[in-house]
Amino acid sequence: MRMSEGVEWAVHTCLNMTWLPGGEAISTARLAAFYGLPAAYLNKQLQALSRAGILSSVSGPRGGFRLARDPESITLLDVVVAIEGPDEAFRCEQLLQRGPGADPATDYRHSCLVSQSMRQADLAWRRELAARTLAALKADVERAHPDAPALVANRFLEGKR
Amino acid sequence: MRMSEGVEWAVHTCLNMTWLPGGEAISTARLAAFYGLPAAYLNKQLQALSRAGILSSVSGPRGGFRLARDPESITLLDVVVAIEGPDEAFRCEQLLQRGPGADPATDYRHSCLVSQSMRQADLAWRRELAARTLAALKADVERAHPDAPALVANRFLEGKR
DNA sequence: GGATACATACTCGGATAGCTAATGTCCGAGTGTGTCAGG
DNA sequence: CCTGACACACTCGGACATTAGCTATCCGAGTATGTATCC
Repeated sequence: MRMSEGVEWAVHTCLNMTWLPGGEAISTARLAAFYGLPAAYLNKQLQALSRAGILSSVSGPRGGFRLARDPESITLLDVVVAIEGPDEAFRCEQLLQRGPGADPATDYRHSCLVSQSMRQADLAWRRELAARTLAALKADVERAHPDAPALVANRFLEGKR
Repeated sequence: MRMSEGVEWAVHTCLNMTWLPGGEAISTARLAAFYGLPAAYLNKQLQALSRAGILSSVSGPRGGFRLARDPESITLLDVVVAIEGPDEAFRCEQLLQRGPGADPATDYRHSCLVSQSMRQADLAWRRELAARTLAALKADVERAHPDAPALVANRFLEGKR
């Protein structure tokens, strides 16, 4: 069980975006250059974030992406779901359906106690991620590294006409 | 992010084992037949459980697997870790190391706040799984389906000489 | 000088290869069982 | 009848194909910008 590397890229990229002037969009190429990432593949992740309503995209020159919502209303869960998809990690294949004494009419994804236990753990995981907003993360980073916002902003604005 | 299907097989199989007479081992073929699973592949999962000390294996005729510990001391986390491996889902690639202002001596897997948030969620997930023992699961199933233990035991003993 | 039409360059967006890891299968090493011969 | 050795069949264990999903890349559609031309 392994989470896509794109999640890490997406979270860090969204976080960096909170330190940029909100009005204008920033291109994939520039976002990718910040960490030396492959631009085309990062673009793929940003597309997913856009489809999820986390980012908004604008085409053409001076185009790119920007946060579509306030950082207060963007959680880590939102980002993870946007990249990884909504399905939970444990996918009940209804093994009980293939065993003896099975009832064809029963949906074992709900009634199976193993499935329930796994879902409970999954929910705990999601609860933690949902409790962590981009704004809170931003605030914590600024507390720990007060110079980070300026560093990020300067790096993005340099060479900009 | 998707958990291996082997986890579902492993949990249900271990659970079934709690309803069998503890003394003797039961072969992979018989365990697989219970749910119509491919025996060789299930064997692979049982090997992993054996390496993790959850099952003990015995070769030769009358051989097979049996629970190596009391169901009270086997948690869902133990089974998941045995199959999926000990690594957490989110693997920090230390993106910050490749950005501006990085300190080559810093281990960002610990200091990066994104990584910390992800780890916190992962720990919540593990906590839930660790709190769920095989014995508790067994008891809940017996409460909901009082005839399940006999059903399982009969199915496994039938055709046995 | 101002407005308009146009060419241009830049951006996202989805369609297309490459690669790692999970899935599924196979055969060999080891071992307890049952049998058969001998005493 | 009892003992011992032996052949056998059954089991785990790891090595070998196959498939699905993540990773990476490329090219086309669309658009705002800047320019040149015309009024």
